[in-house]
Amino acid sequence: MSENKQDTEEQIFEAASRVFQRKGYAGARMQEIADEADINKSMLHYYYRSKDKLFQKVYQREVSRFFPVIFKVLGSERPLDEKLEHLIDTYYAFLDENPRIAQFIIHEMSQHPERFRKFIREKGIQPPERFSRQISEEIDRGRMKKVDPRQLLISIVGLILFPFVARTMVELLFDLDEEQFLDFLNERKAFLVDFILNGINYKGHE
Amino acid sequence: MSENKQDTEEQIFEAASRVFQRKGYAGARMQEIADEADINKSMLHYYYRSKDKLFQKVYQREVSRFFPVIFKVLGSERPLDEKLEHLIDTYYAFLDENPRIAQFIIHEMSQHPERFRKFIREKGIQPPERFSRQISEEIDRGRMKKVDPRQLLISIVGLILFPFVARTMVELLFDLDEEQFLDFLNERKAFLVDFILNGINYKGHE
DNA sequence: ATAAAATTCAACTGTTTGGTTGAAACAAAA
DNA sequence: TTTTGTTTCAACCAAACAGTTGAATTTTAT
Repeated sequence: MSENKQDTEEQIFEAASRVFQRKGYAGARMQEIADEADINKSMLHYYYRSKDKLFQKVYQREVSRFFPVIFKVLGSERPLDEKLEHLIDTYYAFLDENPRIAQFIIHEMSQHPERFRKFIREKGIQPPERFSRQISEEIDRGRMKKVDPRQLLISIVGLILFPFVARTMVELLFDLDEEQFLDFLNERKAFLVDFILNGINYKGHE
Repeated sequence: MSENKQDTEEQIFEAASRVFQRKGYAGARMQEIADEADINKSMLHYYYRSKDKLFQKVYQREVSRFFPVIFKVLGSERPLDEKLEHLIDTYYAFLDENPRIAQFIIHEMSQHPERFRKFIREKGIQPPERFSRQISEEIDRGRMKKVDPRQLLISIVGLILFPFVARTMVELLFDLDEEQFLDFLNERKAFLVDFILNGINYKGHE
């Protein structure tokens, strides 16, 4: 009962998380998860009753990890340029550790929009109002162009996520090996801060 | 033999294309394809010998449609601002007709990178050199900021594709129905031209 | 008219896969 | 010690699924 139980249960969960993120729900096999966890397949059903239940727990956890990372930073009190830099650093660090999470969520989200809707409602996940307010303020004070905060939010998130989501495409089109791809990502951080702040004509607050 | 043959074969192909794009390879069912094509399942194997062969033909066609749309425009002779506007118009029109193609390609590409590599080599698909040259020229003439053309290319493509790839996310986070989402996309066209040209500090050529 | 190809359909096969079972070994708590 | 929970394993079952077959019907070419 004691520690072995938690260990095994967690071991299964983490293995399932990796396999589901690699293959998606339809492509994942219970046997592959068992192999990845280095346990017998019976244990999967012993702890989680079905593939679907196991998947939902994994999915729910990943969704709850994915969005707060963005929204917490965007909802903070910092000035826009600092906030952007902080977001890019934080999100890149997170995505380096979880390189498949974005693609996983995007794919499963579009397979089962109702489930996604349910989860974000339950968890109360939503873009921070403070971000929109901040954008409006900056516009009013003449510190940046007039833009729709939603367009800006989607652009920022898209610019950050896209290389992770379309990694294979980037690697093959530019003929990059893994190391060169990581260099590309690192260079991208500075590029993005500059590109986005210029894009909205941000003037800071001297 | 004549026209019925081609009709049915094409009917199967188009149905398969839709189902594979909706569900992905692993999630697609041969029966669902047959139903969608409104023919008997036997016909699938009569024309295409296996699920895998049918999929590969669909995949190959979609890949050959997807990339040239971007690369042809980017490789044209126009000035940068016109080119960008033209790209956004062209690509949005294409994506309106094929709303799932980006996600489909991205997902299957990362499931089988070798296959993707093989296809783009055979088809000779690669980002147009003329685009890189043009960027270098514009930088040399002081018409824009110094940027890595690759970073710019990925940014442009990412900004365009992301709302399609993550459509469910956009709709649910901003609470948009289908019509409102289409409005969002339409507003995005003007936003993007402006955002990108500002992002690289483009000064035109008066 | 005749032959050849296209199409339909139901029924079938073989494989993959999710899920179950039961017995045996082990560990830990009571 | 007794009891309860954990773990392993091989074998198994039932459902889903890809793929096949063969006979009957229709369409098209010659």
